[in-house]
Amino acid sequence: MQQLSSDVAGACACHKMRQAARKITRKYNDALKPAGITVTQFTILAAFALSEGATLTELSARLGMDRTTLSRNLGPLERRALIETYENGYGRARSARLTDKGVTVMETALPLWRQAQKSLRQRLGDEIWAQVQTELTLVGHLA
Amino acid sequence: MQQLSSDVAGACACHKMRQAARKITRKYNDALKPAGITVTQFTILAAFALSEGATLTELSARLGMDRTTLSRNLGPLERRALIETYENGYGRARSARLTDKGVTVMETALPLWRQAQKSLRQRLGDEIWAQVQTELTLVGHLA
DNA sequence: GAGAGTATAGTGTATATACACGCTCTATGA
DNA sequence: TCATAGAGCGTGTATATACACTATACTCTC
Repeated sequence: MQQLSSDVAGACACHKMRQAARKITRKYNDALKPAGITVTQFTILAAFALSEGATLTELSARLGMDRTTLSRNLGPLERRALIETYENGYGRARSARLTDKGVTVMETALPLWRQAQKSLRQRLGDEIWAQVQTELTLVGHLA
Repeated sequence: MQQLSSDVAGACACHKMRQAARKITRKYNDALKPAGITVTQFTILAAFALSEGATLTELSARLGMDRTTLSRNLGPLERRALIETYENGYGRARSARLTDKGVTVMETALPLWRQAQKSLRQRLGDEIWAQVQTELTLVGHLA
């Protein structure tokens, strides 16, 4: 196990990415608390608002998330009546749309999200912020 | 909701980070499959192997993970007898150490992890890889 | 020695994630 | 018409994550 001296914790790209994601997620979730949603839910609501009519499979691909994960994540949103799902014409295809309540929640959430973005950007500095955005987009587009 | 035209999905740093983390995690988990552990478990095993005697609270801070998350993540490892926990002298402090079986699993996992690192590095290119590592470390050190 | 305060860990609950598997609808060709 | 293949979705199961709350152990002060 001397091989471990190569410092897995310090070198593992996956660990670093997950750690960073956890930290940032905590910040965003905290910021969004007054709106009563998590950042995951915020992202999903925004995605459905922007892509009216997209099927679950399409949207899961766009979000870089397993289809079944998206499906499961709709549960809390539907239980709270922030979205409603509907069949989408072809085969078993389904989609979702925001309810009035969902729109209201998003209107509350948007300024909170902006503040969270601004805060993180200030902490990182404009240059690092831009680099991080660029590189995450790159990584996100990996097959 | 026109405000949404500011493209939340494309601009949200948290979403991008989580998306990238999901993708990379899937790759690493797939690579580690022959060893029978996930990348989270790999990280935890490595951390305990490198920090014999560290308490759960200490290690959770080092891993950038909630203390209760680490506690819960020990469950599967302990059930499979890859680690064993023990009281650590002071108060309720507890720690964990790898069992022989745990060491064996790590010896299987290490080359698989190296391959996953190498593969990701090749996909990104050395320069981007280095930048990503640097910036994730930076983000990881945010308060 | 009793009580207050601090440090550490565990538990209840809810969301997030994804693989393996099964179900249903549609189109297509024998 | 029927069988089959493909597309899309849901379910079973397991891990990952963290907040709120609870429980325990030690220390310090009176």
